[in-house]
Amino acid sequence: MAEDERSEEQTELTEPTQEAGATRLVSVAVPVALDQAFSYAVPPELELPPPGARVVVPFGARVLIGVVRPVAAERPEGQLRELLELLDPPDAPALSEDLVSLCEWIADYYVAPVGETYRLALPASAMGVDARRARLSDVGAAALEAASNPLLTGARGQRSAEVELATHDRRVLERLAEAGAGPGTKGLAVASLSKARGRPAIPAILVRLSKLAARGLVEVDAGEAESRRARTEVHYRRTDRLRSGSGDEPALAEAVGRSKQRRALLDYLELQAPEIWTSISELRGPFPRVRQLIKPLLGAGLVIESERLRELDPFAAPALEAGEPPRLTDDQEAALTSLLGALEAGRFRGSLLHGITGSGKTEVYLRLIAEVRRRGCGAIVLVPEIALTPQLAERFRARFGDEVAVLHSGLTPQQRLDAQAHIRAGRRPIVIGARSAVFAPVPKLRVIVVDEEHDASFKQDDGVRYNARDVALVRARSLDAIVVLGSATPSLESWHGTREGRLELLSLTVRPTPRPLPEVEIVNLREHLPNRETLLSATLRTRLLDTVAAGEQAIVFLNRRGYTTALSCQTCGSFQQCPDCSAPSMTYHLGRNRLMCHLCGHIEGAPERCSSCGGSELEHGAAGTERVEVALAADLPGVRVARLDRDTSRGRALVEVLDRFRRREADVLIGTQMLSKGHDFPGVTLVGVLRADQGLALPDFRATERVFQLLTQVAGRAGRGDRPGRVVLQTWAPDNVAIQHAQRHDFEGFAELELAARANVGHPPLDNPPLGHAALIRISGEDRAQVSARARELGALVHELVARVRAGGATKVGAHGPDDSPIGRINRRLRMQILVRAGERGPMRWVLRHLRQALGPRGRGRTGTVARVDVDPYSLM
DNA sequence: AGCACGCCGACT
DNA sequence: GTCGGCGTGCTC
Repeated sequence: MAEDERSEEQTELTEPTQEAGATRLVSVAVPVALDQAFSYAVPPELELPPPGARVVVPFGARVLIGVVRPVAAERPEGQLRELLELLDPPDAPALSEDLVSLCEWIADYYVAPVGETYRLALPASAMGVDARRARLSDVGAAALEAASNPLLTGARGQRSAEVELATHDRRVLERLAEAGAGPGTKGLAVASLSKARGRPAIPAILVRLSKLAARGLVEVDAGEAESRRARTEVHYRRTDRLRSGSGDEPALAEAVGRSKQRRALLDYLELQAPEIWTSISELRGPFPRVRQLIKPLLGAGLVIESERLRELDPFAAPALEAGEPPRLTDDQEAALTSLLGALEAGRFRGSLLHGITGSGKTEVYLRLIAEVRRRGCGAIVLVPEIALTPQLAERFRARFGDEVAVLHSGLTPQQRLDAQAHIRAGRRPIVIGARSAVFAPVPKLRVIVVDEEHDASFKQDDGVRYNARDVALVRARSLDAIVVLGSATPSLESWHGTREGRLELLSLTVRPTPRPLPEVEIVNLREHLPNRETLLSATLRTRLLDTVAAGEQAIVFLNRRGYTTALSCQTCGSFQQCPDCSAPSMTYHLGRNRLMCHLCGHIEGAPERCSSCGGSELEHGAAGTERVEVALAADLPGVRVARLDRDTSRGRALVEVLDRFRRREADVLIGTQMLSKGHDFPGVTLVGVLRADQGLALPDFRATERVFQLLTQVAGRAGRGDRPGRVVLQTWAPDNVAIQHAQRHDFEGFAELELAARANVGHPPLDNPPLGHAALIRISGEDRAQVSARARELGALVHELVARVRAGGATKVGAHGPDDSPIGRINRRLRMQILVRAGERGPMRWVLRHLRQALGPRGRGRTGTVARVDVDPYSLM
């Protein structure tokens, strides 16, 4: 990726300046998937909100929460509507300047609607669905009464009669009254008001409600963003007045009174460090009646109170004992020195920390971040899947304690909002999380670490298709912060970046605890046929038995879930196929006796007979983890086998399987690539890969790279304890470069060969990433004729645009397609694609910009087809 | 993407 | 006679 080129293309950001006296306009990003700008007028009674501030806007018949953009607003051709409310104080917008420009950059670079990109940067509940509550005001209640009872006389009736109610307005008030949302009540959720069960819909109810609120007939509370704000509670702090032990003891005794409890409470607070606020919930433990006890102390000015953010997860287990940080190896020392120098320089720098498994990359991150903290600044650590690396989070918690916020997928919306507030307030200056943590509002952000930077999960695969690794580089550049990309098997993007001098290369080549790299043995399956049931070659079987006999553990890796792939008919040869997808995506699961489609999730009972000819002999296809588990248990008596894949292990079950294995309650763990990610199993000395060549045949230029990474990562699981490790790679393609170089632990050799293989290939011959740039345009829909017509139409446009840039002198640009996607159908949707490649980013961007206009605001054709652009695609499937 | 409007079948 | 099916079009 050309990180340095990108910054030059940063969108020109203009202040939303307005001529005095003219209507004040702002451009607002609204949370809808519309690739379009929306401008609003700022009514005279509202202050001009700054970029990044959240505003409530009318949008069609809806009311949405949007974010003010840092671009000049254009006057719309149609009607101009006004902002309804400001949700953030003008001096404290929800998004800081750097995040605002990051969102703008993402929208531009990834061809994504701005509304969607802003949504990435805010907790779900801070933007989006409006769940405000409405209630009748006194005036509204009176008006309704008068309207429904025209004969009513008297002062109240007459005053109300002045209020004219349109039919639909009246229905709104009636419905509120029926729901018990009268004056002074909590009110009725606006959403349920518009969707009253079995009642005719009221046209434009949300806008209507806003107008009624403006007339004072109803009250609408400040909105979800306010009602669901981060949780706070009362905190107390001892003042300097009359400290105990001073000469003021008599005066103090008088102020405190005779209550021993009250004196104890005061002493408790006095024991805290001077600047520390103690929460009421902490005090409730020792002093259940703290509220009463503390009143006189507050009155006497001995204690002050303040409403502050409530502590995050108060029941979390205390962090591990920090212990003495390990001594650094020379490599670690050199890497750290280089990073500290970059930090000190205060300029952007990206570094690739290439360290073999077990070489102590994490310790380098920890030391670097310790220095960041010493300077009072903050850091973000991105990891592939937080649920899979609790160990990493624990190491940070052990070193930095409560300064760490862990953002993981298991957080409730409220917890997410709370965490966000703590981060923004600077109370959690270190943030660890998956992809989306790159948007964490860390103040004074100086370092972003992307651990396992080659991992595919940094690329979001739906919605806004951003790559958090690249976004990290862009964000850091705008802040003059530094980025550390860490991996044992760097992406070729990063490797290429170091060769071009855009990234600094830092290598860790030795392990802190001297231990040789595992010996990797290749078993050629052509010569040593594997057992049909267990898929084990004789060699691997012997090694497994030896390992278990020696009281050690083994991991067996097979990148295919389920029992077997689809059942095929022995009579007519046809496969049981998923009705909604193409490709042999159906997998048989023995445990549930079901066929499951791994592409769309379709499930059906396993058939007794072939669905096309009725034949009763159905043959199983290739074996998956489930079948191997069963076969291994039968073949290796006395060996305890456990299995880890998406079917056995979701959420807590995953942790349980891992813990059981770590406690040595199983000897052999069979699993899919979930096994390859950063787990440490001290007892494992043998890793077997049943089909090392699996994945090499995929029609994707990254296939070889992925296999190399996977094999190297899996092999890294062997011998992490004090015992040396051994790896057995079974393969039908023993000469493949990925397998050969994985055997020799030779990343650099692999990278050089693979980069060379990416130069000038395909049709037309062009450089594949990272040497060149690619974008994929995918067209999908349910109707074949329509999908293919749209694909041809867009294909013609793309080819024409490409021809135009070529005519302009950019020769290294080309497009291919439309073709059927390798997976031609998923979930009943047909998929076609056009691949654009370019040697330089500029021409590519020009093509995409013009294509974007042609796609229109929705990417949607008239005919139920959807076209999406995937910039820097990770997978071409 | 929502959401409303609009124009055709089975029901209180 | 209405409730509600989802086709089409709009959202500053």
